Amino acid sequence: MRSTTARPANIHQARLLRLLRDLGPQSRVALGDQVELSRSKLAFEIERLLETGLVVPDGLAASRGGRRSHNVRITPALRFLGVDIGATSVDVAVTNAELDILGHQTEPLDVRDGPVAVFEQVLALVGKVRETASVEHFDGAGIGVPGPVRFPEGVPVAPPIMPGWNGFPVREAMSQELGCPVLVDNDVNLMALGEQQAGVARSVRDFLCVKLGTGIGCGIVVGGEVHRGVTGSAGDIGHIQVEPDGLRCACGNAGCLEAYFGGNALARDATAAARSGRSTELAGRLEAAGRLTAEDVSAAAGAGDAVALELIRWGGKRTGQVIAGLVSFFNPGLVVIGGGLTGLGHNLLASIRTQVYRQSLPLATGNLPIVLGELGQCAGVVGGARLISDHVFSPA
Amino acid sequence: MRSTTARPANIHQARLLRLLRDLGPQSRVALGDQVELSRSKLAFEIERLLETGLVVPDGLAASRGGRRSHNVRITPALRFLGVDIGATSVDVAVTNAELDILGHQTEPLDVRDGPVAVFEQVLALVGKVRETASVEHFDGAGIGVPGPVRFPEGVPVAPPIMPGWNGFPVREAMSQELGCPVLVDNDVNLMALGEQQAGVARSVRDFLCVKLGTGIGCGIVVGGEVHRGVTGSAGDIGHIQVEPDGLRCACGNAGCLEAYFGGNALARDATAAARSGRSTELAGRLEAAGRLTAEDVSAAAGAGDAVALELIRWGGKRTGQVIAGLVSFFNPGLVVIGGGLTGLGHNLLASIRTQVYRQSLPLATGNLPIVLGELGQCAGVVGGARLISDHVFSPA
DNA sequence: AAACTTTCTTCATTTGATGGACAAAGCCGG
DNA sequence: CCGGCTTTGTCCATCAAATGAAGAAAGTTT
Repeated sequence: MRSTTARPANIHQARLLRLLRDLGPQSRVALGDQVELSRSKLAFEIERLLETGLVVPDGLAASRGGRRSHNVRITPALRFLGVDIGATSVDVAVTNAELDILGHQTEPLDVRDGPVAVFEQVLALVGKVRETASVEHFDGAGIGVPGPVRFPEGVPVAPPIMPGWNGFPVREAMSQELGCPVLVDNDVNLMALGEQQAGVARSVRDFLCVKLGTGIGCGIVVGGEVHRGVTGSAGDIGHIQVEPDGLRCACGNAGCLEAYFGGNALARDATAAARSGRSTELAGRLEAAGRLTAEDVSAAAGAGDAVALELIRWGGKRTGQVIAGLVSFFNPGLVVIGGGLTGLGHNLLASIRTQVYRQSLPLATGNLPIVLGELGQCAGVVGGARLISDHVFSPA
Repeated sequence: MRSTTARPANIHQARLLRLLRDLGPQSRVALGDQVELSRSKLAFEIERLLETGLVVPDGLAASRGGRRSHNVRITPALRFLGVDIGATSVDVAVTNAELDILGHQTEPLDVRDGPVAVFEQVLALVGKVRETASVEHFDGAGIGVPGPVRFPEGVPVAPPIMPGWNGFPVREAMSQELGCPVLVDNDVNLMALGEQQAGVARSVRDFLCVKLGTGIGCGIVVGGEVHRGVTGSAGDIGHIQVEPDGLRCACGNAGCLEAYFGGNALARDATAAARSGRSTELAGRLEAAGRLTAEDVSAAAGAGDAVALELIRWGGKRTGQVIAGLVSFFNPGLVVIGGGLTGLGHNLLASIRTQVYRQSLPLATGNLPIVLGELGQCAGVVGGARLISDHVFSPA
């Protein structure tokens, strides 16, 4: 059992650690090109990092026409844990200090079982991943939950789809259990961080990350930093109105986006289409499985079912309506689409794009990529690792 | 003619200048309470500021039981210019370094006359205010225009309501003309800065500032900083859709907020109500003036005209619909309502509030004040002065 | 092997910032 | 009016941070 992980002593060391995390093993000179420090100072700080063990030598680099440089890297012993608790599933992954995934586990879960049962399950899964990746000790964990979080305390607040979680001290409990620093955040924020770290949003400073799953949420990154809002509920776009006096929503209002699209709405509409006989394809699948999910709609669409295709197109259109508004408002440099429903395929993305480009202002959409996330299911766990590594790689 | 204004030599001096700007004359010790500097260092930096003339002695403060302190203040000779060009009017004001308004002029203007004609008029007005406030030289100017701006260059881009302005080098031209540093920004951003500086948003770090005028826009402040978006069009909420397949909008789309509310829509609806005979009150005013404006609607509502009241209520409701979405998305700590249409009175605000509180998530609205701006017509010019003073009070 | 490059280390020096000592200036009670 | 107390302003020795230059170490090229 190791004692608590060493921490950088100052902002320079923190900066260097993050560079080594993002760029991999580097020579001192290469690092010097990234930071505004004299070579002496740089060498000194690296010496300190070597002393604390946070950084280790990593052999010699190829010569560039002179003396070969001694590379350094973050100690490969570091292990971060990323946990992405969704409404219906959980992902757990271990990473090294460079945020490469060393082990990944996923399994179904019902967040409505409440925090105690869920954490029992999560901890079991953590145990499994720990075993397969032969990890003893975590140096930090980033945990995502499908609802608003008071970030500084790491406590969910008034989560609509997570009854029983309100006020549950997730951060404290997990920190105790895992014996390492823990940060808790909304799952969409972690997804955004993941795509920023290792996905499609690298080097973009202002972007939106829309997660289409059981619910619909949006991570907001401003100037490279996640914007969480004053109560931690920023990005909760599932209940933005898309149709005045429209369909009744579970939240009590009418016309919310989630009343029209998202995992729940899609299952509802698909089931209705199957029952009404409008889609024999879906009816067959309903017969077979007892209930329909987004995967059934996806498969039906793939099989050419017109109703399923129409459901996807309309869902994309409704989503596009909301995103169009957000794009006009926020003027991002990129919109990332992720979450379970991206399994619905290209039709969904095309439909979203069409609606956004049609409806937002030309200046805001002129050079606006709307793309699928690169990391898929891993975005959340990578984001979790990124979140806690930012924390661990900051002065104590 | 003075040479160019001195600038602070480092961030400490910049910090001190901004403190003196916001807090007024202060003693060294009082300043020391606000910054994390030793008394020696603080005294040293103030000495430097005194030497450059940016700061001057300001007499003795009352004793607090010991030696009386020597106050200092920013040199009262400094003069900032704030210019707020709206679609139909322009405001010009001179301030001192503490951003108190020393002179204010306003007059009607048609931004569609194009940049050359408009600037002729603006410069004439600047001349007038310069005369009445007996100012010779400006130390900086902040200029707001009613459309998106590429902020670093100070150039309007693709402004829908400002034909002929696209690419016009406002910053460069005005800097030349005025002989001082100039920054150009969207008018709603200046309004937000104004309310943050001297209005209702003091000490709020995340807020929205919705401007209801001829058009409708929204200033976004994140972490105390204005968010302008990647192309400078952030906050352009006038063309967010409030009604799918709704009224045709001038922008080419359908169902935009500005098709339902804003100065133009209101005048249109009021005229229609007058012509159709639904409102004799409005008909009378139309007869008298030849055309109707927001003021007529306001007056009619004040006189108890039911149709006018209804127009206001519906406008507020439409606006509230959009704001509700933004609140869910952005989770601000405050929403400020400003702009010419706030003259419509309390009914408008009440209507907006009702809609937002009804439609946004409880967590986001739970403790969310929605209030009128404090500065009214002056918000823009104060924001302009604030913008440029931030620039002047930053290291060269 | 000589000349040139690139990398790493050392060190004297400069610059930045601190905190303590003390003087100046005010209050208050006797 | 005088001595004790408090607050403010200034001075200065000292500590800490960062730098740039010099030179040693380790390669490559000709």
